[in-house]
Amino acid sequence: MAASSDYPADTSASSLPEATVVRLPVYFRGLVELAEEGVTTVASQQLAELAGVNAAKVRKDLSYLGSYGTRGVGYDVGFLMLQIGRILGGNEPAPVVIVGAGNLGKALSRYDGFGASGFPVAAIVDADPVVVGRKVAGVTIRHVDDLHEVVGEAGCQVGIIATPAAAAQGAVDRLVDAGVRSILNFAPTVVTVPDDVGLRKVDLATELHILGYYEHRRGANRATG
Amino acid sequence: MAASSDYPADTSASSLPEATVVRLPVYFRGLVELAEEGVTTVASQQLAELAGVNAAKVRKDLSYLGSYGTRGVGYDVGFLMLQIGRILGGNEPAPVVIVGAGNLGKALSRYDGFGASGFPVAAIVDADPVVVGRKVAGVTIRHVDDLHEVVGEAGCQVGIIATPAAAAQGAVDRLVDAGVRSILNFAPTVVTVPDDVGLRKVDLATELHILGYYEHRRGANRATG
DNA sequence: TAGATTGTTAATCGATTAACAATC
DNA sequence: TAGATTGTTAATCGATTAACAATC
Repeated sequence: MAASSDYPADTSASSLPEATVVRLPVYFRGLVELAEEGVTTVASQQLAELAGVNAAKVRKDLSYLGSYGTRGVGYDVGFLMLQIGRILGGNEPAPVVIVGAGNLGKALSRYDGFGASGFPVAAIVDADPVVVGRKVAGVTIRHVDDLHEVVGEAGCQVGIIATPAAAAQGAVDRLVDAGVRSILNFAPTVVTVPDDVGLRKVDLATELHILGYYEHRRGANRATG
Repeated sequence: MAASSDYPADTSASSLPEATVVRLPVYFRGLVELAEEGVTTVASQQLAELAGVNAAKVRKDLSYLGSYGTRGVGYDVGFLMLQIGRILGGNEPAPVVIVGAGNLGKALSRYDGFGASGFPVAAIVDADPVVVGRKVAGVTIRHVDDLHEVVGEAGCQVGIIATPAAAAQGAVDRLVDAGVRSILNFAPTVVTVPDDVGLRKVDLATELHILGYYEHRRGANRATG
């Protein structure tokens, strides 16, 4: 279990608790806000309020990264940003591939938000030979059959599904095969991925259906309570 | 605690475990697949494979809905679809409002996928007076200052943030105030919502950063293991 | 009946939280 | 020192899982 990388191994190579990983970006955002205001030190209580959690959770989460706080004082904002930033991918850009060059696919390709978050759209693929070769936002559309190759060339780590529902599962299978680590599915269907550790997936259709449950329950509560 | 609705109260008014609610749409999708193939009965083991979980979890989850299975036989596909569908919002359309009528906002408005999932785009708002009054996909753009009113009129239950990063938190605050139950944030920033029960939020920026963690860790594992 | 499969129990695991000793 | 705040402990809670009695 000897570490060979050039920074402490425990925080990057070993697993942080899943629930902690999910909250790190939220802390990061709060720290960015503080840094913009010129604040240099933050207590767990303050950071907790910014993140919408309680202080005990903040301290517990941060303790997994190491003992970076100072008792009686708090945490150094800049240093903590550096540590969390390093853990969350080292701030290196993680290229994105978009599957499907219809209206949505093209719009997402042109959307600056991904690039601004450090996730540039590096590739677009489509099944229609007619659109293959065209350019969208400076990126040439390739054929979906070449997805594995395209992902390898561009080093894509995120796949975005912007296909019709019927093509979504096939696109997911190819993305998984090609080695992406995260999938965002816009198609109006739920797709499944192998039960591999670390592959993260968000189905818009699932999110929307879960909402349906809450809305339904709220209605029932109104009716009965 | 007497129920006054016209179906058994326990499954709709009382809370199902959060983890179960998250899986219900996945089961639903598997059942749809089976129904399309003409299959009328399914065992927990089969449904588990379709959903990518284990059979014990399927049985436990379904047991919260009631004793709808038959020992030695399995579950009736159609009946189970009906029950889960009813719990997940009763299959009634849940209108969506899009905040921001830029390239992304317009593309999402035109995207058929939301409507196909039962979540039609019912309203679009923007801060720019120049675009207010224009139509996108049959929906007239309204001013963001009228968001509360717009949400009330259209009965919007989902808000989609398609604004620049700087405007995202303000849009979220207004959506929460207006009473939507779910927020999907495309802006390249993390936003916070009050810690109310049931309000569901997905930050694309957070999802992408979490991916960064997994990718980073995978790199570390490759290097050290 | 014999075989199959559910529904439930109980053990286990991971996440949350309050409390407080350590310590700046 | 006195006050403040971390880092950690231990209790609690919810979710997962294997096992199996119930029963079709």
